[in-house]
Amino acid sequence: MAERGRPRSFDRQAALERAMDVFWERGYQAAAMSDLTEAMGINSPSLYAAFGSKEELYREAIAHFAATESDDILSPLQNAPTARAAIEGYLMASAKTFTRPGRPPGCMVVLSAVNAIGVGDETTRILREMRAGSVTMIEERLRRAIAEGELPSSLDPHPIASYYVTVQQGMSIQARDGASRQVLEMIAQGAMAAWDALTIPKAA
Amino acid sequence: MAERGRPRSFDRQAALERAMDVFWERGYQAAAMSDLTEAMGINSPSLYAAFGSKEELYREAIAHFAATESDDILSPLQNAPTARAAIEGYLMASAKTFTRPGRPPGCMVVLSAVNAIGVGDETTRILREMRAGSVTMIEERLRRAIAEGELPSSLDPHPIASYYVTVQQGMSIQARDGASRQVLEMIAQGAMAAWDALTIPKAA
DNA sequence: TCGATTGTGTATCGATCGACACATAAATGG
DNA sequence: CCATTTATGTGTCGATCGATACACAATCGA
Repeated sequence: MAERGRPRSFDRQAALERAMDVFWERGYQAAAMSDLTEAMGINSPSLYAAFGSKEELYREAIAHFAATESDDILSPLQNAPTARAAIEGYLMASAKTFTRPGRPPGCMVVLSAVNAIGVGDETTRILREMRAGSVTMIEERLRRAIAEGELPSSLDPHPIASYYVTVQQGMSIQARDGASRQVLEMIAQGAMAAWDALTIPKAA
Repeated sequence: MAERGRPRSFDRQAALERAMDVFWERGYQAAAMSDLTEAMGINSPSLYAAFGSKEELYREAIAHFAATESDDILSPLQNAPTARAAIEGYLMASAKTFTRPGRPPGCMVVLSAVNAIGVGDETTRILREMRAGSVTMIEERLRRAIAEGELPSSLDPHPIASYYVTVQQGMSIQARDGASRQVLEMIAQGAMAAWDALTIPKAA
């Protein structure tokens, strides 16, 4: 059962995290192989032996991002007691994680391949599905709230979910422009100001 | 007064517009000189003679963008009769211009240099000022509304302006992911749902 | 100990990047 | 006409891109 051949001399997971930081900060295209190998502390052939190619490394990096950073943002959607608290928690957690000291500002899934040039079609599809997945998760939380009687059954969850995800994606841009956690939290509160108007059935 | 030397054989303004399209669609880095010269219908030395460098061409392109596309978005802020109509018009105009057929989706100022790598510091500063300029313009419109008695004087314009600009920047991301004008308009309406809660002084 | 297998470091590949040298073409003023 | 000035097209520059060839090192099973 033991591994054959010469053992790898570096920590694959640690190297992946360093690569994630580079992709996160610079974006896919601007992250040169030399940037990656320098940050990972390995030579180019070791990178290719362990990860296959720059694009495969990038895919592993966004998967690792989703499993760590992204999870912090989405967990309020599952755990908060009400739909309103869930979405507020989602935005407030975004404000926090988008401005973590020592980490690139904003969301890697949103910012690291905006123009989708140079990255393969399959990777582009994965990124789009991850972004669309946030909308789906919020929709489901809203549907649950409808089923539980918190929100009226006449509500259409989709536009509400799209709206809040749009705000959250805009917060990534703001974070890149230097917005602090406090500023992002103010923006999140601004977005939550729409809650009652969006969820209480109109007389019209 | 006539021009000396051999006259330029191409329309400089038309070439600039083609270059703008390339930068807008692909982003600054991914726009290769070969992409630009092909779209502009000229050879590399002609580009350098007329525009100086890739980055100077890019600066002219974003200036041209601001003078045309961007103006369509910001004009409601000046012309609408009320602050609410101004901001609603700003978002609705964004929904329209972000999905114009035959043009790249979303806003060039927001999308074409997200990671700000490879582009010079001065150009980065210009882009950030353009983005921040939207916040300032909305703030001023809100202040005008306060002065005119439309909005209460206790209102703080800055967080409201930041909030709406954040929504608009998120709409650029949504447009890049294929959102239609109708979807973006729904999102804009979602953002406007916060208006009363943001502008009517709270009892608290 | 030895063949098989796998990882590492050096050095470099062809392709492409942004930018330009140079000779020529096309306009001007005199 | 000619000297000057500016633009164009061909060709190519050094640098860097992502990706490997190759020889050697380090582990395995037998």
